[in-house]
Order: sequence, then C-alpha cells, then structure tokens
Amino acid sequence: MPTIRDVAKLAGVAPITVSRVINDTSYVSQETRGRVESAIEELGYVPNMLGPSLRFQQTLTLAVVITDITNPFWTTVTRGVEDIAQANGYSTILCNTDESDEKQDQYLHMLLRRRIDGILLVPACSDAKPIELIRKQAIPVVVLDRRIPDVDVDIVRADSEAGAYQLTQHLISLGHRNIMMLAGPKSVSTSVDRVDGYQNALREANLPENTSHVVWGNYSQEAGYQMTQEVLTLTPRPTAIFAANNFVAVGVMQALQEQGIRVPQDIALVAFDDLPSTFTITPFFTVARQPAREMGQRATQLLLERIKGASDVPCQHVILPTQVIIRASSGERIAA
Amino acid sequence: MPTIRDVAKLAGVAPITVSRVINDTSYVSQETRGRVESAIEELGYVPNMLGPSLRFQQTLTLAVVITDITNPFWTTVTRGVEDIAQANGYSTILCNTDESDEKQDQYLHMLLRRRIDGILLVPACSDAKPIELIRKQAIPVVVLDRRIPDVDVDIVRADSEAGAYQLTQHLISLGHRNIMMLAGPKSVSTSVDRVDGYQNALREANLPENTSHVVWGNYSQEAGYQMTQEVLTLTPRPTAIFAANNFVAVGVMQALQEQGIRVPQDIALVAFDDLPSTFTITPFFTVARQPAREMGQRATQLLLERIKGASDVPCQHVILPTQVIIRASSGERIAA
DNA sequence: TTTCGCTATGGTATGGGTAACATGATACGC
DNA sequence: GCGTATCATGTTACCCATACCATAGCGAAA
Repeated sequence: MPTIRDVAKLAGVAPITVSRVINDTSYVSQETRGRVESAIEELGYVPNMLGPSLRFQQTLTLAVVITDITNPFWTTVTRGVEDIAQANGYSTILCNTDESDEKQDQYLHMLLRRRIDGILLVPACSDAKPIELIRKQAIPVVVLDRRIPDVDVDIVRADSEAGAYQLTQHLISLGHRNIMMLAGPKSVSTSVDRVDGYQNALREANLPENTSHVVWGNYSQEAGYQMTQEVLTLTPRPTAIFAANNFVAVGVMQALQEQGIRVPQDIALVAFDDLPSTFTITPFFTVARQPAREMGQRATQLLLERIKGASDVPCQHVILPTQVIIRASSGERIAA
Repeated sequence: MPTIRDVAKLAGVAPITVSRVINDTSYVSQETRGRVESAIEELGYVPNMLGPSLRFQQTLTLAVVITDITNPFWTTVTRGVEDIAQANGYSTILCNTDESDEKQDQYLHMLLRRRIDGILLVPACSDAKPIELIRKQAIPVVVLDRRIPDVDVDIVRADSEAGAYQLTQHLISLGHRNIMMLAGPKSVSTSVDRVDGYQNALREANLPENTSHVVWGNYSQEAGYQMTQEVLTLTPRPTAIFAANNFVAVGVMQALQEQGIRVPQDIALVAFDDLPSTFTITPFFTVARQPAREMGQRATQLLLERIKGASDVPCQHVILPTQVIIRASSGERIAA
C-alpha cells in the first residue's frame, strides 16, 4: 500500500507538501499541487489515519454501547448518534452487549485499547464500575437512557416515570382499578422508574394500596409471554395490563391471543416504547413513545462538548419528555 | 494516560519486559512479573493498540457495511459476523449506507483510512467501482447478499431465485393464475433474482406469457403500500401478491386493510424474508426465510481466510438455501 | 537600501508497542 | 574446563502523517 513518501517521491516533493495538498493547510503552488494530485491518483493513495491518531492522541471515533441491537429503539438512538457524529467528522463504532455485564466489560476494554475519543454507554447494569473504568482513562463518557446510582456522570434519558404515570392515569380514567404492571429487571433504572410512575398514578388516584400489582421480569417477548400466563391465573383477573416495553407487549399479546382473550374488550393493554411502523401493519398499542433519535443526538452533542474540553462544567442530567399515543389497545371506558 | 514506559519505570524494568508480561511472549521471572503486574494495576494501564497497528499494518478490525440498519435481517447478519469475528480476536465496525451510493463511498474511504483488515460489503448498487476501490488498497473483501456483474469477488448470499420459485409454485399449486410480483429496485440483484424465480415458476407451470406481472419499486414499506394501491386498480384484480421483502409485505398489508380487502380470503400474500418473532404477534406471512445469521458467519469465515493469506484460492460464490414457511397469508386452494 | 510580510518548500522529531537482535547469567553434559 | 541450551532482560529500529521550526525568494513599504 502506498505511503505519503511514495507519493512525494513520484511527485518530486517532500512528504509534508503532499500533506499540505491533501489537507489544504498551507501554501502550495498550482503547479506543485497538480503534480501531487496526479501522483495520488496514479498510486491510489489513501492516507493512513493511524499515524496522526498515534501522534496526536485523537482517533476521531466515538463508540455507542447498546444492550440490544434487535430492538429498533436502540438502532434509532444509534442513528441519532451518527447524525451528530458524522456532521462533526467523527465515525462511530457500534457495540452490542445483549445486557451482559461481561460482554460490556470486554467491549469497554477493547474500546480503551483503541483510544477512541468518547463513549456513549447504555449500562448493562446499575453498577458504577464501568464508569470508573472509563474515567480512569480520562475518556469522556455520556450515559444513555439509564440512571446509575451514586455516580456523577452526564446522562441523557427519557422521562420513564412521567410516561408510566400518564399511561396508568389513562387506564384509571377509563375506569380500570385492577391494573397489572409487567416490569423489566429490577436492576435497570428505566424499569424501576416505570414502576414508580405506575404506583404514583395509583396513589394519586386514591386507590387502595393493594391495587398495585407488579411482576418483575425482563425486557423480552418471552418474559412478557410468561408473565402474562402467570397473571392470568390470578383472581380477580386484572382488567388492564401495563407492559414495561415494546417486546414485553408483544409477548403479552401472544399469550392473550393463545387463550382467546381479546384486547381491548377483555383486557386493556398499554406499553412503553412504540413499535416501528415498518413492522406494525396496523398501529394498535397505546404507548408512551420515547424520542429515541433525539436522545442519541443530544447525548452525542454533550459528548462532543466534553471531548472539546468542557470538563469543568458540572455533569448534566438531560431528561427528555415522552409522548403518550392513545390507540385501540387501551379500549373504551369500562363499567365500574 | 499512562504508557508502557510509565509502567516500566515504575516496575524498574524495560518496556519490552512489560510487553512480555502482558502478552506472555517470552520468559519473565515470577518476581519481575509480580512487580510489573502491580505497576499496571496501580497506574490503570491499558495498552494502546495504535502503536502495533501502525507498526505491523494490522488493526484486528473488520467492517460490515449494510444497507438498512432498521431491517432485522441485516442486524441478524451482523450478529453472525460478530460471532466469528470475536471468536478470532477481531472487532467489527458497523456502517449503515441506507442504500445510498454516496454514503457507501464515504464509509469505504473512512474504513480505508483506518486500515481495517477486511470488509464485508452489502453493495448499495450493482456497480464494480466500490470493489475496485477496495481492491486497489489490497484489502480483502467479501460481498454479502448481492451479486455484482463482471467482477470476480467472493460472495455469500441466499438463493433468492429458488426461494421465489418455490413461493410462486406454492401459489400456483393453490390455483392462482394471476399473481402480482411487487419487486425491489432493478439495480439490486436479489430483486432481479426473485423476479426471475417468479417468472421461471410461471413458465414451468406452462402458464401463458401474459400472466407475468411485475412492478418494480424498492425494499420499503412505503413502496409496498404504493405499489399495492396501483395494483388494485387493475382489472382483473390479481388473486395473489408476491412481496419481494418483509417491509414491502407490511406495506401491502396496510394498503389492503385500508381498502377492506382480506388476506388470504380476498387476496393471497407471500413474501421474501421472515419478520422477527419479537414483533409479530401472530406469525402470519407465508415466507421464504433466509439464513441470516449463517450468512454472516460464513462470509466472515471466508473473509478471515483471505486475511490470513489465501489469496491464490479462486473466488468463491457461496449460495445458501432459503426455507419456505407456509402460514396463513397464502390461504387455501382457490377455485379455478 | 533595509526591513517586513507573504509565498513556497523542506528537515526533524514525535507518538507507543514490539520484532529482531544482543547480552549476560546459570546449568548441564562430556 | 568448555561448549551449548535455557532463562532473563535490555537496546534499537520501525510503522506514518504532520506540527514545529527553518529556509529562501520576491515584492512592497519605510
């Protein structure tokens, strides 16, 4: 593969002159420029970034570490990241941890060895360790979507609590008094926040304490399916179900359909996270939609500011609003 | 950030000794090893890959260039790539071109500047240029999913033609004689192959020439929606529709539902590519499923062999079989 | 005429890890 | 007692692009 020296030799100039032609950083005569450009063309020269990366400790690379690449919510967040990264001349590396702490650790070490310039992290656990690991290398990091207790770090997330509060309120306003919450893992802050929002709505509606029913599981379709089967054996049977995310909601629907239970006639259903329109033939779920792309954009802007040296500014905690979209799955007002 | 020299100084040894401890490449006494390990721990030292990458022209990085990150088919292929890459000590960079030739070009140049070790490319167009660009830098490349005419290059793809042939045959066996094919772009080989499979099936069933009806569009839900609206104005109305991919199928369903046309009672529907089970509440579409994850794995194995220097072996063209899954959307046998 | 600024080009040092080579020390066999 | 194998550690050079400093010609202002 040709180097800048090969180009220089062919054009009869010094390497630095070739560099100047490529980056337009200083005076080069038209005549010399022409010779250099021909040489570049002839050799098919592509500059090697690794030299400057090593020299100037800057790789112009960001990393996005997400927990589930099959969830369109995360791929949409990733697009938001790319929007801003690309506009600022940065490339992105996408890492998928599958919610595994171990995989996350592997990826983080890999990223540190590569000396990437910044990390956008969706933590696989509510642990301070990964943040400390990154901080020790003085690499800027912005946490996405999830709170981490007892760590002062930049965070960009959606308002899970308010969204869950509104969804629950919507169900209550329709007359529901026995609402089942099918939550994600206890170790993930969004899951905890959504349960809090749900319980706050119940409390503020002055419903008796024992109306709160929460089943903890995880953010997957299988979990939604199993939790629903469990819930259907209860008496009295809940009149509404709150699914903590989109995958859980699909699992719920599968279990209900299998048992011949109709939504919303027999049981009302609401969920967090919208499903992508590219897959849902008829939008059906009443949901709290998170501004996924904007989350990615905001987080990346913040990260780039940190990279550019705003290290004295105190850590920010950006909370974006969710949007409740009422559709068929939550049904009409029911009799008391 | 500490370097190997800082560690060496603290441990009272030469940098190379630290290197030997980390990589276990030569003799180091237990006592020295202990001192070095403590120093690494104390400084929180993480080796900088950029040094060796520059020196030995090896970044231990592969790139996957896909055309649509929102399509789970491609994220599944990507997982297959990661399976093999990670097992061999390689990291992957994921690039999303959105079927744009220009974006593809930008990404490829970025990857070349980074001196990644190999590229898995889903070409955004049937053009030989991107391959030539990569080849000029002597970087191994394996093409995924799509044929490129007049270029000798390794390819791993699914058998679009056979899958389309079988799906069409299935419709014919159910009595359909007026089957509409809603294809992808003419510039993408899978689209062309699926049309060929469809037409071959018609021909072999000895159906009259004029039974072949193809509308060219692209692989999106919007296109499926629009093409369907167009098709519904035809007389006689087709009794069956063949959607060239999963997104198109969803668009078809939306258009049909809007017009109150039932599937499969009024129109039968088959499609290429399965929808992920995490989204589909009840699997409904009769589809030809491609072995996505396996495609990624096979392609990566091949790429790694090329990287390890099997450059004299002639280019391979791996074609994996598709699997036809018959579900409700294609319906029962109809009257002639 | 001298000084200054602008144009145009080049030499050298730098960054971090490690292959290749070099240097000792100890141990063992004959 | 000497050659040889093994253990243990160190020195130097290298990869590539470019910031920094240096050089020199030329025209214009002082």
